[in-house]
Amino acid sequence: MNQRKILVTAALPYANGPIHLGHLVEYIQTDIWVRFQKLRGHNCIFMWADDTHGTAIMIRARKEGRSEEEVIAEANAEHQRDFAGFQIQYDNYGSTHSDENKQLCGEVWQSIRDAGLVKEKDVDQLFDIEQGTFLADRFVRGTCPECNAEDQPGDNCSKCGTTYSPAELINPVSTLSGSTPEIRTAKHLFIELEQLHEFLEDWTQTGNHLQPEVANYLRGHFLGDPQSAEGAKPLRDWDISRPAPYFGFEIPDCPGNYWYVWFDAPIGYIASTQQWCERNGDTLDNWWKNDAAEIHHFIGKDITYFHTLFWPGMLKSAGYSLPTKVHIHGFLTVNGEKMSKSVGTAFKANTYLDHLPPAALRYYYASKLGSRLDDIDLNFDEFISKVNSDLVGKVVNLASRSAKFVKDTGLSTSYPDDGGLFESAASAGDEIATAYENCDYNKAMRLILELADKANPFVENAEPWNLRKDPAKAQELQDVCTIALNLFRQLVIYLSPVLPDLAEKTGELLNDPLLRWDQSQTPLTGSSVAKFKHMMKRIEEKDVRAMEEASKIEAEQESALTDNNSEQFVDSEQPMIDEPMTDECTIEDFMKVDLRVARIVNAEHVEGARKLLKLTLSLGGDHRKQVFAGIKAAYEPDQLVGRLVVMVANLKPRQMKFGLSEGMVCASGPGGEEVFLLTPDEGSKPGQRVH
RNA sequence: GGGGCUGUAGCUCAGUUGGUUAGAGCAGGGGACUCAUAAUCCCUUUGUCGCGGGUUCGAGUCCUGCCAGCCCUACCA
Repeated sequence: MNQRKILVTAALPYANGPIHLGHLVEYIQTDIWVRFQKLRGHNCIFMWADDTHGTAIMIRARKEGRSEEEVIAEANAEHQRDFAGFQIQYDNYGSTHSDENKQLCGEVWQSIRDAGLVKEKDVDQLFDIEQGTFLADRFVRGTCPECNAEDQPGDNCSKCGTTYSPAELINPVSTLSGSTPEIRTAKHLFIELEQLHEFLEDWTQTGNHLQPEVANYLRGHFLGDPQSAEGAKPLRDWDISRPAPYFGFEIPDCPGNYWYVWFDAPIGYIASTQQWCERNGDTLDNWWKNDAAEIHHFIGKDITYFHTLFWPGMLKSAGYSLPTKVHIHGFLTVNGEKMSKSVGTAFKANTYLDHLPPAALRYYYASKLGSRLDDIDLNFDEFISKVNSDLVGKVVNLASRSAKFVKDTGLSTSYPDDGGLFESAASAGDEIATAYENCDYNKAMRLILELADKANPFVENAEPWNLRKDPAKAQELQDVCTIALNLFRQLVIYLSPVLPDLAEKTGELLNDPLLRWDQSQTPLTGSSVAKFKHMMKRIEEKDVRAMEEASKIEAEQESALTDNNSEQFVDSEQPMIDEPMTDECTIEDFMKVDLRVARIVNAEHVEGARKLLKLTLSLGGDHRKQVFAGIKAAYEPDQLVGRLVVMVANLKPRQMKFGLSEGMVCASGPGGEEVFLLTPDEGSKPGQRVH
């Protein structure tokens, strides 16, 4: 077999947050593919890194009062800890905030400049004056200019679906500071992608670099179809720079401006390779400028655009190899629903590992992943039954039901007649390998489990538990177990990209490490057999529930911390229970009550009164009202003077112990310290009636 | 609004270039076994292949319209 040179990447985890089970779909998918290639004997390296630049990191560092470097160093350590926990093996883990990356970005940039692809344009963008920074769309909210829905995101309206620029929002508010941003004009650099149109049309539509639906998507949405009546659509210019302040690399020939994070992030793939090369005495050109080396990217469908248009364009301009293939996967849903941080279904890697084994998730994902972009669903009932039934019940069961019978004798010295079972399973290897190669892991798992379904009946019919009762049948017993253990070993080799842990334990059991795919083609004989130990635990429902519970609690704690402007309004029902709705009234009834805006012009304690404050309210001009209000426990007189309130102005005056009260001040709350005065919005004037 | 993908048994999905009575696993029902982590083995029930048209000797498969779901719609990670 020809040894291939294969460089693999997964999307770079963003250094602003923990890894959750959604991310792991991709990382496990990638790891399985890399392990598979290595098992097949290919020269495969997995180059990975943290994505560290951009506004989000900058803002977070500011909020936490520390440097960006500290934030990303912490994230890096956490990420690598989680990956180790899930047995994800990479050959280098770098950072986009590295010297190598800065250097490479400069080189790529220069070649794009030289190719005449860069131009300057002025861009109007909202600027947060308090924070001193330009605002990306997602940091702005405001009223939709189309339908007037309030509190909408900066790029499109969730009510009417209109898309707009944040500068068009009515009453825009910065979510960073709560202040009102202003529009400022700044110079931005753009890459004229359209100049590469023909190249991108060709690269995306031919050569099998992309899944067919992705190629269609790009043509339908961005490139247009040169053969169709509409013809090709021009590609828009790509805004590649951000003015200071920005956490990233400053553009050498454009001081005060930084590369947009999506420029330097994919170059991080190359920078990570650079680090690996330096450590291993290899050269970058050997991998990135070599037709004999394959380059495979694994990404989620959300970042398709960047990896299939910008990235090939950048590589092409800079003279690097183009991706052999971009493997794109769908998202993870949990019990059929979109993952949600607030509901607690965005399970963190760490939380999962506190309660459940990594192998279970690796297998479950493998059994669901196909080569297409469909979302996959994590359903815990299915998860439990699949892992237990397939892995423990069928696969591991083969070893646990036969190994102990040959603990003292070891495997037979020659492989007995098994009716062709081993041979047919060996020849299924090619089809399984093809499925792995094509990322059809669900097909691979199905094929492997079919083999397990043939192996168990063999043991059933051979009845080793009866053979061992008759000393005369010792050889037959050894032969049966030799067959069972070889079929088991074969399955484990096929499964080893998914279940490296099981492969290792099987190697120990049979005294023969499993390192190469072709070990599945030859039976193992004469080997000693170690004492059988549990290789995999059944998943128990209580552990899953405990994990779900833990995640829910984490989510609640987090939302308690950051819940200032969240979209969910979950209010207690208690007030309505305490004071149920009164009987219906007519508008005439309501109009009898003359509510007025009033200004508190004086407030003082009343000697001898436990609850009351004496307020003097102005309704404008000379109109003054004296009111005794039961708000002493909640307000200090000083705080009240000058503020506007709502009062019942035509209430029949009432003689109280301390004087005449000529109205009421409106407030809510049960009383005592919990009294809350109503405040009219800014702009209202004393004397105005409330309708 | 535009676009992409999906819709096959209760659940998760296979169904190759259109070709006999549409398949698997799980779940359900019945039985067997007891070596094995209440694991295993045998037998077994279930389908207007989203809906309506069309092409064809023949359509789950091709074309078309509709319905439903998911996703994308670029300066968002």
